[in-house]
Amino acid sequence: MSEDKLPKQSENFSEWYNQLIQKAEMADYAPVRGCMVVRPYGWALWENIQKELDARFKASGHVNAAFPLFIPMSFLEKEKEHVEGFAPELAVVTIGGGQTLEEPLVVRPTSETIIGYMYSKWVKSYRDLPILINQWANVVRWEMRTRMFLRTLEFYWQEGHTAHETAQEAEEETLKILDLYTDFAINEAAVPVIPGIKSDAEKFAGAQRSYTIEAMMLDTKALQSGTSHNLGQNFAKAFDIQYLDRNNEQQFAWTTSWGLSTRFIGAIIMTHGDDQGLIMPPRLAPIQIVIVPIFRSEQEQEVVMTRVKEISAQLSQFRVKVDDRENLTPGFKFNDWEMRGVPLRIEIGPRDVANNTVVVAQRDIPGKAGKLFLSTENLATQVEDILNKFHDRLLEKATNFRDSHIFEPQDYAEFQKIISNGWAYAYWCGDPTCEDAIKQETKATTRCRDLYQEKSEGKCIYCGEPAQYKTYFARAY
RNA sequence: CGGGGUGUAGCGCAGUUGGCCAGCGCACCGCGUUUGGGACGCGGGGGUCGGCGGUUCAAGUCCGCCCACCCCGACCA
Repeated sequence: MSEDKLPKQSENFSEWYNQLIQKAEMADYAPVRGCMVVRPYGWALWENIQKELDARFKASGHVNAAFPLFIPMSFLEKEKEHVEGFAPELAVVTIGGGQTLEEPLVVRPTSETIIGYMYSKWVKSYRDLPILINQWANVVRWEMRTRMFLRTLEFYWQEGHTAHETAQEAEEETLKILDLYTDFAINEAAVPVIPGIKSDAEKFAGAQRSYTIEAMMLDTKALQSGTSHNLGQNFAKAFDIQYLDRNNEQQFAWTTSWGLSTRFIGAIIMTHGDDQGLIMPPRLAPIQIVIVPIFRSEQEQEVVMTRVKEISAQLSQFRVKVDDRENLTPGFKFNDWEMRGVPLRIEIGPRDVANNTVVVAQRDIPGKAGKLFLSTENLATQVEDILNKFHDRLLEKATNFRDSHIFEPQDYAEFQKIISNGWAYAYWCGDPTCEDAIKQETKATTRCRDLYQEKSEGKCIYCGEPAQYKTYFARAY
């Protein structure tokens, strides 16, 4: 609703991001430091993300449940790496109902512990496995530096927690979910992600192996956009999740956990947005089509609005918004909805009514070049096709951007040079010492080793020792 | 938690060496004219000047302390 222009991405990407979120009414700052209010337009996007993911979870045999917000402090302490990883960022409740609590309660930063406790009660036999449960929840992590959607004290996510009979099943589950996330990111959000495995230093606290989908933002920084962890038997041992196997012997279960959060909204914003504002991927867009009626007189208004209603009814399979605000000019509305990233805008004026046509403007192609003049006949079919092509263009554009900013430096000097303007795909020997040195010297961390990479012979970009795999290095959010 | 910065209307800001009634733009409300790429006129509403204390005849302005937020580092989905 503001006339103020956004900063350009190229001038100040960070300000562009912050201001856009406010102006587009995605979220607002809450009175508590580091907390955000997700406004209806932002939440609608999250709901569409939820809908798509939830359908995929259910189709692959998972069910939803809800576990408590409060976790006894002692639970966190049962898994050594887990507590070490999370202790610095816990919010702890020590008083309830005016009384000091006997045992402090942690506001969940993630739910492996309390769910592990429950699973130990529920699992007795190999017949009780697998357990495939997901929950949609909010969690709290007391972060030092926060940013809207990317890192807030409280955020919303889904966390899946599964328990299995064998190590192999757990690994299969972990990879199945990684694949599910990848499919969602690419086919719903048009965010090209790289699925891969995390280094030991970057893996989840308490996990045996962590997998990730990594996305490149338009400032070339990396964003970890979803994670899937194979927890091995770490949590099963900490919480005593045991079952009698087919040979009547006690075994520890194998567990996994995986999550995707409202951070993904940040990924969408920073993957597709431009100087004009947001560009919503059509399959997740809260509003897919906005109709802007144009008229001068009351007589014209009546004729135009009648047609607008007809068109709106024709397009009922899409998420359509009619902008009938009377105090604003069409020009203002055009800019307003472009800033909010609505994929298609349909303009209907007296001329269109007379000709049985509509003007369709496509958000990702600026100016007149993106305008289509369509017959009102079979409009829904035409629009469906246009939205599918829109998705394909977004994906292609984002993929091209990413690929043109991934470099394969031949030596460390080159590595240092390119890392401020892209990712490095380079051999790494696997030694955490090299990883840490690179981080200290360049601020770049290992993002992942892509999943299906073949072994090859090379030299570590840092120490020059033999290395078998290349790893993505980047500065990350 | 270290370094830097900012607090005056919803947002962005001005306010001189302390001085009369705390102002401007945008947004908001009313009326009228407008409306195919960010309209205009007229009229209006909205403030314990971040908080507490001090100096002074007089503090948005000077001094002290505190608080909050933002940016840069260490930590992170």
